[in-house]
Amino acid sequence: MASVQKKPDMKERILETADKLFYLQGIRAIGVDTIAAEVGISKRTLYNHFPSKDALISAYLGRRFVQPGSSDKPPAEQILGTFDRLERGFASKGFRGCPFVNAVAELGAEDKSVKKIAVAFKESRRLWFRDLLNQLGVADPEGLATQLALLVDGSIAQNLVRDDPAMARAAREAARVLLKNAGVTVSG
Amino acid sequence: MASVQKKPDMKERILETADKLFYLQGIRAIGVDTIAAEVGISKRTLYNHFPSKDALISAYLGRRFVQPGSSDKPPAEQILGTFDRLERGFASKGFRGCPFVNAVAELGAEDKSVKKIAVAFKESRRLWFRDLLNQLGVADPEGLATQLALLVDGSIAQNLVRDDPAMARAAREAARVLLKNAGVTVSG
DNA sequence: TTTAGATTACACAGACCTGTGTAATTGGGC
DNA sequence: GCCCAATTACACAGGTCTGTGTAATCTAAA
Repeated sequence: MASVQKKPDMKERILETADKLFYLQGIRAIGVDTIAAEVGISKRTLYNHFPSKDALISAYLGRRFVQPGSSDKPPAEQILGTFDRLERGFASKGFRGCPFVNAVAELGAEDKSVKKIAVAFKESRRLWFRDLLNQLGVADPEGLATQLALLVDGSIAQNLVRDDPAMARAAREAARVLLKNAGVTVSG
Repeated sequence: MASVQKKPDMKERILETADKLFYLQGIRAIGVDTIAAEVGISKRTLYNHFPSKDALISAYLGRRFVQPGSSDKPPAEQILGTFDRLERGFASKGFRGCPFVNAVAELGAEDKSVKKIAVAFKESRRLWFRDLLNQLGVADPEGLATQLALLVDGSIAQNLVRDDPAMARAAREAARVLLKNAGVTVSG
């Protein structure tokens, strides 16, 4: 056996590789030939699983769209924990910004479907913040949730160009101040 | 005379068009033929002024790099005014995120020179904030300047995907809270 | 062992891209 | 009127890209 034939779905194997390459090098920068070669399959097989590169891009973004999980930790801790996770992500070698923002940036304004999923992702995170803030009983959960979302995306964008995980700590500190101002006492 | 021959520098005319197309549609999405056609010149003329597309990209980003001007308005007003300008920018039809972040996103990690100018731009804005905060005598001008920069980039990224100028107002409100927390009293 | 479906190699069409070569043409300054 | 530099039209090389067509081969199940 010249090539290793593993069991997991071919579709999933393709998506894993597409994710890695699209995210690290850019959607426009990577051709389907490159993806097929990296998976170790023929281009024909790739096109047997995805009718077009656009379909592959959509599947890539869909796979990146993971709903934030629920936890029984204190809400304030969950909120600040978001920035701790960000910091760890920034420190890891493979971090290269928000895949949704990047996709919108490189695919242009005309691509409605990509923008749609990007908006849905941003909104889902904002709502996750809002629900936690509701549990904390703050005065304006909607507004504060938006502000926290800004800090998340700001630190991601800054880190994309600066490669400096300290951006996450700065965002966390700002979030702590915003929470305190809303009457939420935070330990860490 | 079939085509209109205006006086201003050909180089500048090319750059204006390249700016518009690169920014609105993406650097990778626009070819030099498209730019030359839009300017109304031959591709050969374009290459007589810029040795390569890369040089054109660099010139495009260099032209976007405008140092924030100095003003004699009160520092706190200048800081918050940044977000008012952002809001007006977001509301204008041609807004499509930060050209430097977008360029880093689509040109990939390997492009050192693009990343360099992007970092310089981000840092220049952060230093502009820091100097104003120094005038205000806050305790930690460096840290607070970073946090304000995060809010700026966060609102830009959010607006890129959401097309909602309210993101700038949210960032402004968050900035106001951060300033207040640092002992700066703000009217508006 | 037979069979059906997945996968392969490989060529190719058609489009687009960057960059160059070249000879003709324009237009402003002397 | 003449000259020189800029600009033009246009073809082309060489590369990349997406997507398809086809016939051979492999593999796992019946």
